[in-house]
This record gives sequence, structure tokens and C-alpha cells, in this order.
Amino acid sequence: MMDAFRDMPGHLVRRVQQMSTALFTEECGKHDITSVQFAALSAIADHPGVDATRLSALIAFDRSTIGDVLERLEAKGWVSRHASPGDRRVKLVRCTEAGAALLRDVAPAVARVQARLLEPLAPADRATMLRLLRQLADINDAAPVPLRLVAQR
Amino acid sequence: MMDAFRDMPGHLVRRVQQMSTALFTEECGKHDITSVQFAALSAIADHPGVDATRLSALIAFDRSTIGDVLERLEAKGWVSRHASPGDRRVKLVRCTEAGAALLRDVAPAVARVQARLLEPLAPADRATMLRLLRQLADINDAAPVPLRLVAQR
DNA sequence: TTGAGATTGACCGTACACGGTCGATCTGCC
DNA sequence: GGCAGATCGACCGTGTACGGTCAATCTCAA
Repeated sequence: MMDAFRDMPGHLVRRVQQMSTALFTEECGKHDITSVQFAALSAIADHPGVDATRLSALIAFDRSTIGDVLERLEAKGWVSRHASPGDRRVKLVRCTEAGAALLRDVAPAVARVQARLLEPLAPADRATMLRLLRQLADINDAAPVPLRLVAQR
Repeated sequence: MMDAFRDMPGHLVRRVQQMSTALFTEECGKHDITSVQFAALSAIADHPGVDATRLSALIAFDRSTIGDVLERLEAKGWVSRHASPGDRRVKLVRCTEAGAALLRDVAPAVARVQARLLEPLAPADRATMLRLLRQLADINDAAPVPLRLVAQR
């Protein structure tokens, strides 16, 4: 029973996530962007004029975290925030030209991260892994109450 | 190409890790322990008298992080730290009786977390997922230079 | 034996994760 | 028309991740 936690899916997922982050830093660090910032910027580019709450749902970020991330993206000149004309509570976020250029520049490096992450697996297993991961994530999306909200109580 | 990042393994792994943490909090939160603290305490119980550096290697924690985690474990009375008789730089960590009791108490909840995390998958897929995750983590262990160190340059 | 280099734990700074609160604002229902 | 309740962004506190530095200490080779 020694080191039982080594075989626990929770621990293994944490390890793989760690490898993923390390790969991202290695491939994209020179662009001064993190994986979290890339996901946010990417989603903003795909959804011009989103607000912070909708964005956090799109990329599964905590609402409390997204504010800081947006601030860093804005400081780097990759996004701009403007008050919504219709609702004075809302700030709409848009990708700037510099942000779009950066997305184009890092795209190859990001693709390399995804390839290298699954590279140790047999080719057939890579597709399986992707399918199973997507299945877990999607099922959580479709759940009547997302996990996070359950955990809150 | 809309929302391409949704299909990236890196993003999916982050999502699944998120679900794992949420499940752990839901099942074990009432014991006032996090998944990280559980892994550390569990490893300490299995390796009485480890030092912080060796412990961080056992559970794949950052050396900078382990200090804070140990401090919290010690504050809760679950571990004790003593200077090593042979090497005055080293502090040896041991699990206390209270720590051992807590490990026994949370064991069922931790088992539930692991089961619930893979529950959405077909029974055959659960074993596959576990195998592939383990394969990725193990290969990183066996690498001549672990990923983190590569990233450090 | 002594000094160069490695190792250890403490500490710092930045980035995330997430639960919670607050004031401002919008909504629908009475 | 007005108020209860929902929603928005900002902010706070704690825990984790990780790269980096520092002083104390150990090791080994010259």
C-alpha cells in the first residue's frame, strides 16, 4: 500500500497538468504569455465584446481570477476594455491588433505544446486520451449543476 | 477554427484537474485538508523522517512550495519537524499520531473522489484513462532531465 | 586543510485558483 | 413607480505553483 496516492487519478492529473504548464512555458515563455493568458486572449479574439463573466464561463475560469488576468492582458496592450453602452455594470473586452498579432505569432509554439504533451503515448492512445479528456470536461459542462457550484455549498 | 483551444489537451487537462480539486474539496473539505496537503501527509506517513527536498521529489511538488505546505501541516499538528542529527541543514519530517488518525479518517472520502472523477467514463475507459495518465507521468519521471528542469533552462 | 562547488531550508515576487463580500446597477413583478 | 432579487466588476483572504536569491552548511578534491 506504499505510496498509494501515486496511482490515484487525481494525483496523476495534477502531474500531467504540471507537465503541460512546463511545456507551455518552455515553448511560449519568450512571448511573455502564460497558458491561462493564451486561453483568455484566444477566447476574446473569437468572441469580440464579451464581458468578464461570460468569458470566465467560456474558458472555465474562476470569476475572481479573470479580473487579474484581464488586467495583465490590458497592461500588455493585447486587449482593451470599454464600458457597455447598454449596461453600466458591464465592461466589454476586445482583442487589439497587437493581441491578434501575438496570437498569430505563438500559434506554432502552442501547437507544439499540444503535440509534445501527448508525444510519449502510442499514436492510437493519443486520440483515446483526447477523447476521454474531452468526455470528462464535456460531461461536467452538461451537468445540471457544474461541479464548482456543488463544491461551494 | 472557433474556440480551437477547447480541443487542446493542455486546456482539457486543466479542466479535469479543476474537476478533481472541486471533488476533493466537496468530499474532504470538512476535514480541513486540501488534495495537496493530503498527498504530502500521505507521503510523509509512508516515508518517516524525509526531508523537504526528498519529499518534493516524491510527490512532484515545487521545492519553493513545500515549505508553506509543511508549515500548514505542522500548524494543524499533523506533522513534526526536527533537525537532523547528521546534517545541520536538514529538517526531518514525521507524521504525528493526529496526522495518522486524520489519514485513516479521510481515506474513504479520498477513495470516493477517485471513483467519482472517472465515473462519467465507461468502465473500460476508466482503466484506459488511468493507464495513459500513469504512462505520461512515469515517462516524465524517467526522462533524463525532468520537464521542469528543462523549462528552467 | 582549505576553498570551490553543491545542497538545504527560508524567503521573495509573480501568476493562478477559488470562496466570499461589497457597492453599483439592472431586472421583473407587484 | 418602486422595491426585492439577480447580476456585474472590484476587492480580499488563503492556498498553490514556480523561478529566483540568500546564508548556513556539507563535500570533495587539490
